[in-house]
Amino acid sequence: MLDPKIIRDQSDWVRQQLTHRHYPVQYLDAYLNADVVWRDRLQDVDALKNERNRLTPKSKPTPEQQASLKQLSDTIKSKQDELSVLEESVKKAALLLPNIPHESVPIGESEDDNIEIKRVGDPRIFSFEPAPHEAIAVSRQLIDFDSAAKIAGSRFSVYKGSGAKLERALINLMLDIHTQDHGYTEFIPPVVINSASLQGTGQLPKFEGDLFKLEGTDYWLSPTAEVQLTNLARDTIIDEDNLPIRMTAQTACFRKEAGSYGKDISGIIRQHQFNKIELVQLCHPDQSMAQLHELLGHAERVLQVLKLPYRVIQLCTGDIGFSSGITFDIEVWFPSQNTYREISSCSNFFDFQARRSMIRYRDKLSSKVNYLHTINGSGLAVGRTLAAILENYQRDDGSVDVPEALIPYMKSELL
RNA sequence: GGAGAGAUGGCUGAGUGGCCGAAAGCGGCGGUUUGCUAAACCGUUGUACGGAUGCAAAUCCGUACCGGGGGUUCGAAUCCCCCUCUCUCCGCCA
Repeated sequence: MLDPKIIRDQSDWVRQQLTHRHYPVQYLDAYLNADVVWRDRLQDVDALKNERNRLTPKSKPTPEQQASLKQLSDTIKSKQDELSVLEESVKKAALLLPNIPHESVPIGESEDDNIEIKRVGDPRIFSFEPAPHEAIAVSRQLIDFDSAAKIAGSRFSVYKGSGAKLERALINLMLDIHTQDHGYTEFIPPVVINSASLQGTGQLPKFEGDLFKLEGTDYWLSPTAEVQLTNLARDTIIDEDNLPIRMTAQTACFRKEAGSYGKDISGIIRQHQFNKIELVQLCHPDQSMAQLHELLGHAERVLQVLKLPYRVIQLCTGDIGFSSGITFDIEVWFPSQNTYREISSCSNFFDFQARRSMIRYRDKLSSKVNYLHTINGSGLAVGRTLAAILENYQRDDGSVDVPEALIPYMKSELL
């Protein structure tokens, strides 16, 4: 949710910023028009209510007073009904407005205009043709795609034996890094969540089609623990002294991946269910940009520990997500595809989610409340990390070296 | 699944039709006292939305808000209905 005052007072600027992210501007105009009408009527109704409050006596009124007040009340009631409809439409329109990109975000049309910030680690030179991760996973009996298709469907996977253990080892390694070295508190939240939570972080109402819904209920399967962790703070006021609040969770994430037909159909890059370690921070507004870069470093650290080559890119205005004000993606090297693939996305939402979710902090000096900033990132997507390990650590005999950092968790050196 | 109790401000907790935006306490903020800290004492302290003034910090005006929604009434935290959630007991169960 954007600050209504900014939309009104600087509508031309807002219009331009939203154009940069290909936002259909007629939605903004719809909002502005609804807002004007609503405020106009609001003043009328408030004036009538004021009259009623002034005229209503403190004790039992005369019959004549009662009669005229009754008439006034009835008038208010019907005008209030009209006003409520208008207010509802303003709120609905406001929920469809995306975040305004931060001024430092490069203007661009699509992912082709994203900017590479840096590359870390040199891709290994192979003396043989590197196999794709799914071939390795199948031949080493780490993942059983056929069984997954049988018990669920396509875009699911069954991890087995060392494959399941590797997934678990990665989860433990990542959570240990973030809780022990980076100061995050670990959570295990529900993966079944309600629509208020999804509206709070911005998945609803606009992206209903990307989500699994439990039939006949208000329950959904969470697409990311960002939703659960951020909503832990919904409708709360946090003392400034307690900021930043750092939360992490490993959860299964569920996405319909509608509209991605033909994309990444083999392997575990794009699944309906996948594990992800999420990092969420609640920040003081003055600190959020610095914290975002720190959080990005927390995610990078996992790849450094695993000695996987990666790069960091900054998303352009045409590619950042609906709720995000600025996003950096981390992409890990996939030798079989000769390319980097997304493994983490780190964003600053500024006060966008905090406004939707009513997450505020109390300023120490003024003791006023104000919206805080939310930032989050993956740290990391577990399945994609596992896939990257299979590819980057494969040997010419088809086996896979266990990365040094995982040996204590795996208690073996070879897959 | 059955029976009962409850939901009030940052927190605890009074309040059964008008004197209630709401007692009291805690916490917060300001002050007095003090070498400093603590204690004590005094004062102050809700949020959202709209409007006005101001460069702004802010100030003033209005409206609403006692879990959510609807109803009764001239007037609702208070009475009625529906929903959600929490707690207790019973049943069932990983």
